[in-house]
Amino acid sequence: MGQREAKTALYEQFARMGKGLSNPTRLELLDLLAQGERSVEVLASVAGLGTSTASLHLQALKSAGLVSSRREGNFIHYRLSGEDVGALFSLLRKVATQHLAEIDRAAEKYLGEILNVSSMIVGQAELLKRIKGGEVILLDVRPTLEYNSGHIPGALSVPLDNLGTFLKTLSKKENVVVYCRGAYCVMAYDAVRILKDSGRRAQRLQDGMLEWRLAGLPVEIGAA
Amino acid sequence: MGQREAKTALYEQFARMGKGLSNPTRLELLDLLAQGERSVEVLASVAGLGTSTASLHLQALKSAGLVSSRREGNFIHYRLSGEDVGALFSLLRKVATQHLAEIDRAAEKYLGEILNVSSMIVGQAELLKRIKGGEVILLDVRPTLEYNSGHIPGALSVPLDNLGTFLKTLSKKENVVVYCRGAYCVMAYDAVRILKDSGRRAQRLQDGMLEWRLAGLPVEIGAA
DNA sequence: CAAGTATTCTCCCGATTACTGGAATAGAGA
DNA sequence: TCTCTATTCCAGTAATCGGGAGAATACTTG
Repeated sequence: MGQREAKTALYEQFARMGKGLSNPTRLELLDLLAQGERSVEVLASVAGLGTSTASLHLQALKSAGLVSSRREGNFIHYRLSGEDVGALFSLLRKVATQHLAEIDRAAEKYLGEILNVSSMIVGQAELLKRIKGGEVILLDVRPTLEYNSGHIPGALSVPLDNLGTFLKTLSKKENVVVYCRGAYCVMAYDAVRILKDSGRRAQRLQDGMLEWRLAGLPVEIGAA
Repeated sequence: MGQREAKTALYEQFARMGKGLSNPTRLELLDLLAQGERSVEVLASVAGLGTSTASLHLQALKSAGLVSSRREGNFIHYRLSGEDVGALFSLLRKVATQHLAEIDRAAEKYLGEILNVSSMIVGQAELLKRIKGGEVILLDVRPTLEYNSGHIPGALSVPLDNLGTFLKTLSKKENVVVYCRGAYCVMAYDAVRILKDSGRRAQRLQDGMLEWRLAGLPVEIGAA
């Protein structure tokens, strides 16, 4: 094989993975899968897709090497192919936030404001210490299923829908820190807004579960 | 703005960057730009493209936030938007090599054999010491222009085309290590083959200039 | 073991978007 | 004005997207 063809073939392979990352719906699916294994049906309903559409995108992701699947009875469970896929996804979002905001006003509107929302930037060891010491309450606002498949030690599971109820039992004096799927998960932003509207001191954890896990930090599994 | 729309808008922004990485031609251009600034004309000729095609792809990369441009007289020079873009590109190739080879025979043919070519895997500090001590000769087989814009300290510039001539002045007893643009640059493979055919002991440096620079290792600039 | 159910995949379509190469155009400098 | 570089315009071709209907698969039940 000539040098030219070998080179082209290589770039084509790499582009296959790029194609997997080139569609917003597929990125949303990846975001969900970064929280753990899911069946096609669940993914479709959470992302608001038809099953055939979800199935198609999942197959696209699979042939891009980004996800793998496993059959269990009627269900087919998809999951990320590896930790490195999560790392790639995370880096893509970080680089996009960095550089797209610079060149495009519309992008700045979405990406830029994320960077400007007050967020908890203390070190992770320090955070764990403060939770233990009762100085802050850490809320995981993801769905219960995702909380159970892995959360930050000491975090309380309060899905966004239950936040209103939870507020009634929460002293106004508590320092609250909220996190969800990843650095760009909008649920934490909503939660912080709701908490602040109710007069609490609330902050968003700068990163989410994805980045926490990628950093190799301790993860607690199962219900509280 | 509703939660759903905000989420969609975010994924759309991230997908813009994914689109930049979804085409083999664009990846080749990124690979070239990772070695330094280049004009449209040079990029087109090296990648074997028409200028209009190259221009179009470069604009796609620009609107994806991956590259920036600068005018100098008649020429417009493109460059990566930042170090992190190089890191993203590098990680994409690493993850693709890892996972695509597993699912596809055709991909394995190209990606898998790369992993199996004998390569120098000593630590970088150790490599620099051996070069200084004269135990190995390190060859940079990229075009002279790229060598001048940054190379590993102690490396000799021997563009692939000049390798035949260089061989005549090279003792058969030397240990030779070769590198080029990045871990997947085919020039180093060709060079190792040529060296071995001539009876030398030759290895490929596992990574190339891109990864070396990303690792924050010392870089020498200018002609030897 | 046959029928029924649930889940996912395949195949079809129309609409949209992406890619390429050639020709015309814009912009900078001599 | 003339030259050189890069961009834009404009085909034609190819690929992708999203949705719906039916097929395929594997459990479950009688």
